[in-house]
Amino acid sequence: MPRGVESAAGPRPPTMADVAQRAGVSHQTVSRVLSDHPHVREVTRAEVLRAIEELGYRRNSSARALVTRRTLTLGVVACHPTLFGPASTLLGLEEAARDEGYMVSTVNLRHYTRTALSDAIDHLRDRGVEGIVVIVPQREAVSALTELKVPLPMVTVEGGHDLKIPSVSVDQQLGARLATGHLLATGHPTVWHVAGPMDWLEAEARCTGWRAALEEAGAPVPEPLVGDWTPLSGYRIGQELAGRVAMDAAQRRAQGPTAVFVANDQMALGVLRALREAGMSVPDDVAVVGFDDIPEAEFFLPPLTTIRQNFTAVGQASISLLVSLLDTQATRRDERVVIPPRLVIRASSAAALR
Amino acid sequence: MPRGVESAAGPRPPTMADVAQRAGVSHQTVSRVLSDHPHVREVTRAEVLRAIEELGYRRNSSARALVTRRTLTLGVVACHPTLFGPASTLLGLEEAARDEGYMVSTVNLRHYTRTALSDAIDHLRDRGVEGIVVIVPQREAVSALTELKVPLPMVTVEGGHDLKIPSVSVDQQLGARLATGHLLATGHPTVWHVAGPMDWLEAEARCTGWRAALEEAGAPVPEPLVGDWTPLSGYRIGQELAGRVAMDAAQRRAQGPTAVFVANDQMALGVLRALREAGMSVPDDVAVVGFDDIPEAEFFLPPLTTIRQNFTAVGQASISLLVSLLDTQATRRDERVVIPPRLVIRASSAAALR
DNA sequence: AGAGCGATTGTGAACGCTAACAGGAGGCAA
DNA sequence: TTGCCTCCTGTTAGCGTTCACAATCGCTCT
Repeated sequence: MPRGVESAAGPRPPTMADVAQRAGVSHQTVSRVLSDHPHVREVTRAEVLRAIEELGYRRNSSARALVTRRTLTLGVVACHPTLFGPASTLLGLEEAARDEGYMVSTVNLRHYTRTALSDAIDHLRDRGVEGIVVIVPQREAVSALTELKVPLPMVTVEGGHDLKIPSVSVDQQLGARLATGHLLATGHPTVWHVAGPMDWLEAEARCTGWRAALEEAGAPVPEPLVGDWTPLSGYRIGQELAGRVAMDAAQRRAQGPTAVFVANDQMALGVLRALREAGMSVPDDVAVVGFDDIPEAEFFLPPLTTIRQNFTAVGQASISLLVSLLDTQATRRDERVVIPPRLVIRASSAAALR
Repeated sequence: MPRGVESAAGPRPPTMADVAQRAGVSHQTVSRVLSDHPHVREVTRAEVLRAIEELGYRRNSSARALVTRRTLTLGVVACHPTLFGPASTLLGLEEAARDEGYMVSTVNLRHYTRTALSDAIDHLRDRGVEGIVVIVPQREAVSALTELKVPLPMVTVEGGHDLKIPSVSVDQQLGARLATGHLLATGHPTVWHVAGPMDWLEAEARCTGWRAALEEAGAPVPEPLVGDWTPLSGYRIGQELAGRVAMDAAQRRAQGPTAVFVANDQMALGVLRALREAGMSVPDDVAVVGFDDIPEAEFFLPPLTTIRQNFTAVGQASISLLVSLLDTQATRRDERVVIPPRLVIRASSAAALR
């Protein structure tokens, strides 16, 4: 049966041999043209290209991968991919990978569990990815990763530095110091902290940075209040804070919270609402600083001072790290990339900007 | 040179032949065990599985794809993947695909252009995806898609219904009618509209639904105000609206905007801020309804009445549609899935809830 | 003239898997 | 016993590439 006239599954896509025949050369010459080999006569090249064009030929990536042992595919495991941070990282990462000639396959986790992570990595490995970027910021996840002994180049994002796995992260402690320092510098005796869930490395690091900044400044360190990143948890904690302000004001004033550093913008939104509902003014009664700089932050009431993270840079760095691992054949290297965040001052912390 | 002792690139991963040898069977029997064929003796199966386990064997997906002509990979082209809607759709979509045994490769577009779309699809085709989901809601994109004549099963999300490409979408017009109807029902003489950019099908459909609802109710139809989905554009338009309220109040009262239907929650956030800055109360002076129900909406000041879209369902539906196309070998079928949105009433539109 | 070299092309053998077919063992009917 | 069917297993031939090697041509160099 002649090629292209298969009956069952319709005409098959043309192969290199088809192109070769049409161009009057061998399949190998076609391959050479496609791979930009030198030593192909210009006339021949043109002839081959014409045949390719006419047939609408495309190289079969599976056949190619089989013989070259390169799938040109990278895997990503991402947790909470609807949040602004992970989504932005994913975007930068995919673009960078594409620029490097790789395709990206993603597995999303709604919630982290050890088996979910393990299954996700299995799924990617089954499909032959050459390397994996893991964006799962729970501390537990990161240690699970080392135990999994994945024989593939791997990079973690926000994965902490105590591991034998290369990582890319924003300097969370620095961000927390910037936020806390800013509030101290504007005259507050101390700064309260609304933290994220403590099984997240980012939450832990922000808390550590906040505490360090206070201690260095000789300021008292209040008990941190722990939320779960959601606006709702911020709202509840905000109500509690408002209660303290009122109570302390009645009893021995000037001891209550006058400044709060919230570990992310969404919780900060909840805090803002709770404070306002309690009749408090931000920043006059209480100054608030968030973390992330989500697009909405500038339009909160009042606009939120926050710490901006360059998520795109994180994504790009994770790919360039992974690709370098691939190129050097090293399965793991102790490399870390740390990206500094920066403070964006808006009205929620500075009375002058109100 | 014996297998597994290659010098250059380290030991190669074991092959089916290695497993076969270790288990004392032929490679074909190994294949049969892996494919759950009947007619394999239980003892043999166990023996093979043990050998697989011991060697840590995994099937080579490229070799498999080469002979079966199935890559088990689906492609996604997504625009604006950091927005809550697209990100959620992506999440639901990937989970559904994984359940069906497919892997998902994504190409993100920061901004839509015809060539960017075309390149994205090329990139996916080069890697042998079996089908493509396109989440690019600009009208232009959708028509470009038909002209591209991609010989692959394809599904669009929010791609409109006038095309020969199957699509999944939320009933945007219904959403707009729900929002507008709700505002009319609470006693407002008419409803203003802050629209999204008019080259987006969703913006157009929401505008159409809003207009239809007004006309059916015999209410006057103000000129829609067009934004670009960002909080900033909402803020600017909000200032304009506030100006009108003030002006009309001075001149011939009761004619100015008392209710606004904003085409997405982010712009609504900007509108809320502008109104508040102008000294207006929401919902007393002006009622506001948004669209999307992003997680933050409940914590805006005041909490935002909005239209909730089930993005997860959209993602799932797009995969089940695409998979059914794959199974039936049909390259294109005129199928559409329409998912109804629902109204979530909060304080921004109902004085009683304030 | 013959050797030698670079440029250009072709030939054959993998890559690791599945599909198709062949074949042996055992059971049962004739 | 023979024949045939069912269960189980092995053998062979691709799938569409790339890689290693050989072959040819037209030169230049000795």
